[in-house]
Amino acid sequence: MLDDRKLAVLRAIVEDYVSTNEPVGSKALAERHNLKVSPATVRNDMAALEEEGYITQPHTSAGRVPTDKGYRLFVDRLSQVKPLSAAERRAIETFLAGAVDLDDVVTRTVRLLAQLTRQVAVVQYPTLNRSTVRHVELVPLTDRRVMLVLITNTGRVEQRVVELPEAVEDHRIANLRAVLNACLDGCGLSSVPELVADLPERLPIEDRPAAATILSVLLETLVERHDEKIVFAGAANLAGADFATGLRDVLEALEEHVVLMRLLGETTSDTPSALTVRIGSENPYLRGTSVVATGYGSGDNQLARLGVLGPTRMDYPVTMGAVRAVARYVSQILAAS
Amino acid sequence: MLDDRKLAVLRAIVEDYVSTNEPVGSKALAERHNLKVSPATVRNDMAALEEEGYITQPHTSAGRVPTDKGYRLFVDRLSQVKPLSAAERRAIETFLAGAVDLDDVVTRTVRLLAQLTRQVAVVQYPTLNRSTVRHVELVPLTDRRVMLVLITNTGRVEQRVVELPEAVEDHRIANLRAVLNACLDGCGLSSVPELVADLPERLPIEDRPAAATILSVLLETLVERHDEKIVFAGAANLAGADFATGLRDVLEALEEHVVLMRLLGETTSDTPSALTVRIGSENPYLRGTSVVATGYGSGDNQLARLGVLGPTRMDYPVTMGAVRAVARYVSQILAAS
DNA sequence: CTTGGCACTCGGGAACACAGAGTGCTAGAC
DNA sequence: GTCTAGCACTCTGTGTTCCCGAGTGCCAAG
Repeated sequence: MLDDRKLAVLRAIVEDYVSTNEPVGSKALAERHNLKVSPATVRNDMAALEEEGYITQPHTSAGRVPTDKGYRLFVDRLSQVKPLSAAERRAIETFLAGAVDLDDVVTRTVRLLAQLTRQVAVVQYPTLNRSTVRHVELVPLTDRRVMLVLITNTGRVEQRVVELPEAVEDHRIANLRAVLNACLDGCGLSSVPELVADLPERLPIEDRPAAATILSVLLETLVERHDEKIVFAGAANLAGADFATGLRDVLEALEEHVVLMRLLGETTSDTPSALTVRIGSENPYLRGTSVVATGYGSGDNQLARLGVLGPTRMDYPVTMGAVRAVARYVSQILAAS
Repeated sequence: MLDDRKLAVLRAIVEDYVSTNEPVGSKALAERHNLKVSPATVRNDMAALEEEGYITQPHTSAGRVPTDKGYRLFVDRLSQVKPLSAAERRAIETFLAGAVDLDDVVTRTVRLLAQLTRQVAVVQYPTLNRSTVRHVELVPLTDRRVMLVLITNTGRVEQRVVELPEAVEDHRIANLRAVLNACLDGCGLSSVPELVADLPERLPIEDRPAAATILSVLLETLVERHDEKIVFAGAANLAGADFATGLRDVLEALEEHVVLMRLLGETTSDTPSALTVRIGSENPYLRGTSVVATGYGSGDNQLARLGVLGPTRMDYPVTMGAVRAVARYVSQILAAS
């Protein structure tokens, strides 16, 4: 059905269209890529490709433009991920190495990725899922309020102010803190709920109401912050591109964390570091855009996802190379800290 | 020079232009606002206003459009800040009241303001300047690394991992923590540097290298985070409007914290809660946009600034009302917590 | 000072022609 | 059977012209 030459034609169409942003015609194509055949032959192949739905023409007698299906074939079979230049790799390394804490790592990563790809970059904070508790701190504020601070091994810090149902003396808070840390230190966050389930019962009865309140806030924090936090950068790169769905929708999606999460997608458990490419209508919500994403994280724990979002007409090989490289470097950084 | 009627004409021009986004002509103006005079008279007044530089015409024989100078006069003398409706006030109150921590307060505030004004909202985090230390926590990670956590009375938490020059036993860390807290608890952040200046000398000599390292990181944190953190929301509202300077520049400015800070401006120390309006060319950097901002914060401490950024053609009375109201409510919330 | 009248200007839309790029098709060459 | 060359056809985009109408500035009269 599709012989090698037809595939070569499709590849050429995608490449030309991506670089020029204009429908590509048979003549220009035969010239620019030395296909060794005449424009007429290319036209025949194009007709076949259009028949199969890989390309389309905006109007009769204009050049051809790849369809989502065409891009899909290109990404799957016709292109190779393009590695970064040595200079780019060095730049990544030095830029990321300067980060001082987790917030900084994430901020730098997202900016870096935006700059590298000239698209909108999106980075999800490492989820608490596979993190472990490093320390729980209770700071008495007044006799009826304490600040709960949870520190994880990924360097993440969550804090909440807890209103107690009754006044509690400081030394009892200190005791509770000691019990909590003894119980939770080093444990995975996902196992926290069961670990603390019977904890109130092991306390003196007068401490139980306060403990229950604090624990409920703690559990709430774990659930809420589960995988909600996500940041983006490079919105300015949207200014040039034109989206099928309109710029406004894209900007709105970027500020809706829920939508953004769905776009980044789930990390498939079997091959967590694989690149995910969703093209145009394959995306939920924003069907005029493409998303290139991957999981990242330290060691074999895939903790979160990052990627870029751009117009369907995107340089996939370069984008995929940048996403993959950044994911690797940031994973290294996280593993080292 | 400018009698009452001319001012009324200017006001009418601004109002009409803001609502219709089309140059406003003498005839329509005389009809819509019952000025009791004929279009010809209005034309004479317009000629005078144009002579003075308050309005201009895009091309010969089109209607008139306010200049930056015209908007300035309108804001200063011809308009009144428009208070919010009762429903809006209730919505603000309930929305902000649900915030669980400082991050949440800021996030909710910026979103709220963006939604209310249909512009881009910008909120600076309360600076550490006038905050006080609530608690300093040192968590040993390994024998050569500790996590430094600084908690302020505004609910803000800063954390850093500190690499120690030599291995230090846990009980020494605990001792150092106790000393630090005894020294700093309740003190203003700005007084921290002098308070800790002689601290190493009061410690056993073997603890001094570690203490010095930790203190230098602590001081660094105070300086770096001084007033850097700033967030925005509502970029989608830019999609419709057109900017003299181009959408791209605006989006870029939003991601440059330094530029954003400059746009929000300084809180003038004498009247900190006054509304600042910068119109078009009055702005540094982004001269095609207007910024309405004000200081906010708890009590008489003006801690930070918030505001909105939009096209010069903006409904100033409504925007100013929303900014002022949100600043008041968020100040209340902060004071209460 | 205000008003009505009037000539003038200019932008924007409609109608139109046209060049150019691209196509599909068919007949001939390898 | 596959590729190529030629040719007629179909579009879009652009430039031109024309005209309408909104809006103006100016002037003379109330």
